[in-house]
Amino acid sequence: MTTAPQLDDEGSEGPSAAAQPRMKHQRISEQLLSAIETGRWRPGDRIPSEDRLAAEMSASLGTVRRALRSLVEIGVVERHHGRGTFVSGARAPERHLRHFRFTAEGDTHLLPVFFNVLDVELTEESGPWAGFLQDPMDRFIRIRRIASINGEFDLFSEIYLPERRFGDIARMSVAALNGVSIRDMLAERFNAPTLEARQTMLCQTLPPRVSRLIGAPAGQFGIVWTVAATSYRAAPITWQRIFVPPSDRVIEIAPGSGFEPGFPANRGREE
Amino acid sequence: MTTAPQLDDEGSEGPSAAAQPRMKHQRISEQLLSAIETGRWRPGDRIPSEDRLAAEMSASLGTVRRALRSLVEIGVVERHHGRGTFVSGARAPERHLRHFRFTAEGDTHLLPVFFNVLDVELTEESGPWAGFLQDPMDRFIRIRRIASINGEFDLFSEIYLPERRFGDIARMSVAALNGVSIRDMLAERFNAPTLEARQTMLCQTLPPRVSRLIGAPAGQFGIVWTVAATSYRAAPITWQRIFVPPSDRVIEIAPGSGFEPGFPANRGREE
DNA sequence: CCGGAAAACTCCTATATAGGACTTGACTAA
DNA sequence: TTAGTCAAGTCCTATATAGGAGTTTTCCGG
Repeated sequence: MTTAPQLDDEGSEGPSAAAQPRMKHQRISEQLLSAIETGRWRPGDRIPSEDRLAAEMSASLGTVRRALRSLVEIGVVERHHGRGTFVSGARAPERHLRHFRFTAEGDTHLLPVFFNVLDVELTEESGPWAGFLQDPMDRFIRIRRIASINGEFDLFSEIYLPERRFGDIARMSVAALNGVSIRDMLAERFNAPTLEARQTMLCQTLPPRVSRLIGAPAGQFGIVWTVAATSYRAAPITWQRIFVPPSDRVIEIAPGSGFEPGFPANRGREE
Repeated sequence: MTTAPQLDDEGSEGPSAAAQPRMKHQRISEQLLSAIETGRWRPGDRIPSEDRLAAEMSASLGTVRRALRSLVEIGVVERHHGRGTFVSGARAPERHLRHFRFTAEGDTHLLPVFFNVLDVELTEESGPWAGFLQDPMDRFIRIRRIASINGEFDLFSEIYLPERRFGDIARMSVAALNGVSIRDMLAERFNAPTLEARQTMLCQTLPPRVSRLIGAPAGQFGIVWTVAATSYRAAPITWQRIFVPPSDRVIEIAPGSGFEPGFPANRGREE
């Protein structure tokens, strides 16, 4: 079926481009990444075998294997002994997120999370997200949600996306977004899986609008947690702020096993 | 009540036993790790070259390189083109910690942290640390400290260590521990660098003793943050609980560049 | 049609080799 | 003495090859 992208000469270099990587295995993984990024190979697809790639790219097996290894490391592909190399689905890249999961204190059992969408709006409001998302028109989609964990515990989340790239989401109904994982949707429908995220945290009084929404007393303290997520080639895709009021739920930083509040935690897989 | 000091998976013949790794490169990195772990090669030492190792281990260059690569990945050694392979010093493994650093909100400038030791005590008190640290006598060293950031902002930290292994610390004076990084000391003087850490977080009212110590009003909320750190072969070395009161300081999760409150943040290196 | 063996395909480990690039230290010539 | 060159040591990239192990497909005998 599909063939590998040609390892063409270095001349086709755009102005925005980072200079062509010096090393051959870098050029190869660059080529493969481009093919995935542009949707030529989509999540779940099997890409050509080592042998074919080596032949088509005029490289040795070792070099191709090295290129593939680096794609595995950033969570773009998965390899399976005897089966092949596959473009990662939505769930795989989470392994590389330093995200969080919720458990009862002193327990390791995960708790399910469900998100209710309050509204979806286009906004030109400026804020920390503007500097990060870099939308050329400075128009952003804002989705506000409230999450309940076991029905007892609430948190409030605002997520911003650049309108330029994800404008279709602004035209979706609240009902269509209810309960879905934004991150999954971006990966599956927009070819924008979250590969990295920078995160910050602090303890502050919750803004009145937030404490009102989640039914906390005015002036309540809470954790204010931001997540700035990037996809292929460090392209910014979402900026999110989450307000977590006091609770007995433990937020566990989950190295190597990706959970975040956006996912019903109990459908996660262990590894 | 407490179990034997033995790591069950090592001595017994159970199915989980990591007896002899099947693959040659694993056996080699295992062997090299043992040499480092036992102090045969110490931090800063240069270990034999690829060629020598290959000859001594009766392996090919590629296999030795692969074994070394896995040691680089877990932060045990560093390699330098043209110079050699060196056992990592105290600072290197931090790269693999998903720890935190403090900045002013909206800023990326790091803030220095200084720890004042309150007391160092031997305790048989039980708590979450007991299950984690697995000291055969259930005797733990507890170090309590207060940190100030730029002199303005305080947090409180309790760190527990197994007495069996780190008993010498219990006999150190408060003055000798003041301002030093426990983590550095463990790495440099006890051959116990922190390689991994599991962390949890929640927002709760601070215990009265804590809010009293840091001069916060009674019933103040704050972040309660725990760090369970392990060294070579996942051996547990410290269990730490940190109480962070509300503040404008942002706690930044620092993937790939390790900072934690125990280190004066401004002497960190960027990469 | 079914079951099972064989073949084809794929990724994995391991070896051997050649040349390039960076660092260090010793040696030589001014 | 000093500056420059050279050689040795070390890690890095890349190639080629052999055999092993897991998975899927094909095909043949019943």
